[in-house]
Amino acid sequence: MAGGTLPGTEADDDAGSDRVVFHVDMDCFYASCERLRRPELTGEPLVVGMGYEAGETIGAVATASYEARAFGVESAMPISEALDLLPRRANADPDDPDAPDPEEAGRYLPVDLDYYKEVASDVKAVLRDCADTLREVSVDEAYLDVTDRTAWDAAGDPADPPPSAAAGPAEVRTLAEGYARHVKQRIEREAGVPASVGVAPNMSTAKVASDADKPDGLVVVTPGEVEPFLASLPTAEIHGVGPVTERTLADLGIETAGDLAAADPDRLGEELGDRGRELYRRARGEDDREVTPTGLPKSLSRESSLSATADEERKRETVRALAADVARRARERGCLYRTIGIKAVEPPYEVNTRARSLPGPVDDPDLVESVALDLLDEFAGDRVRKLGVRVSKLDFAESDQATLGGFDPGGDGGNGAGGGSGRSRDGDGERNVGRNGDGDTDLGPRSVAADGDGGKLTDWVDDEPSTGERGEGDADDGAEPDPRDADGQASLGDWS
DNA sequence: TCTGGGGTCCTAGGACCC
DNA sequence: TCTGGGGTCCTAGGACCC
Repeated sequence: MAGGTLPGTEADDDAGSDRVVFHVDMDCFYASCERLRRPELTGEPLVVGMGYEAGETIGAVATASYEARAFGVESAMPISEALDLLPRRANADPDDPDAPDPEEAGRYLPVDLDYYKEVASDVKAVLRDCADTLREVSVDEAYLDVTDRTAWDAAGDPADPPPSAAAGPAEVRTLAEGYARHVKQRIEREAGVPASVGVAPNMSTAKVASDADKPDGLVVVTPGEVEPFLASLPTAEIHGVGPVTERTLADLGIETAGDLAAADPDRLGEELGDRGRELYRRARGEDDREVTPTGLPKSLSRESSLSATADEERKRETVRALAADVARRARERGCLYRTIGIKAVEPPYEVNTRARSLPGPVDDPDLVESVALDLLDEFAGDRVRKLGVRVSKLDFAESDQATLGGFDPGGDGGNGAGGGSGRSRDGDGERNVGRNGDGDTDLGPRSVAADGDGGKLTDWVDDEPSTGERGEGDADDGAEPDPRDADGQASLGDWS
């Protein structure tokens, strides 16, 4: 649909355009949470740092309050740099002539994710109550489909609703706007933290809208306004356009969403593949993705930075700890995994990943460790600045199945060969097959092997099984944090 | 400032099978 | 022996997001 579609006709042509989607985005969520429990921090520059501990200078900015942003502090910025811009208030000793001016200093706090999750659960309770469908994107962000709860009709005289609110120039108030205001107020009242809300006929536009007037924003883009609303925005505002794509587009002379919407989609396809075509559609306000509930995770990982080291024991010790943690989390969540991988980042920032798939899904911490260490061997002698461990090809089937299907009926006492603590769903090939959802439909040699006798899991592992995981790239990338966002939302769990 | 940690999805190329 | 096209599944890396 091109820009000038008429309200009445468009809805008839395209059922999707009648949807009402909210994107709810918490403002400076971590900072807001800290202020919720420490109201005296309100109004002060506040920086919440991850990997940061009180008094330290390491770590990165997870969230900076707007007061701190006024000093130039941004998300993803190293704490050390933030401290240059905004000294720690504790250092503002009035008796010390060299100490910073208390008026020019801020508070620094470490991330307390558990607490933020508690607050987030209050927010989510409100959202669940207000939405037909809720998709939680992260701890501080969600999409709501509220089509059945509200409408694009103009608010006001219910006896005489105009055919569509999209008809009017921006000033027509819609029922959707009123409902969004209600949701926003409930969040504030019931969770105690502020949110920005974007309202639009689809997800990608709602996402942009929630960002358009932060903090405490409410931006409504009616079906007829979508393309003009997007047109003037820089391409980077479009969800899915990062620094690399932004540059590629700029090289094509495409600077704004309007440029993108007017570009040749075939050309975009040539340059950027399917993503190019998808971005073209988003720039035109065409996005028919349904709001679907958040699914189960596809991978679990843990990583940590080290000061660059080639010390083998240090590396191995780190990997052991990461492996144990990942395995523990997997078990807590009741999931098995079929692929185990590591990440090794070499200075300056070369990201390497290695992964190995098992014949069948397991829950076996010792195996995670041994495979991870084995994969690490490839980097023996190399200096690394960061290490990570990851499990993927997750399988969330009921754990009783895992136990029942365990591969040691009457065997070695409930344990897999990997080291005793494992469970595997592999004892029963039929279960294993076709369960991984990815078209794994044959009973290949690996499954046969897996069935044979449960105690031999590690046998294939050491054999470098030829099976593997499909389509699971490594998560991370070397992309630098992205500071260009005015909102300071480069990365990290929070931004806004 | 040397770049934090958790994810998702996509693509390229190779092995292997029919 | 070569040709060869289609398909699956794998690993590794890249881009992006919060």
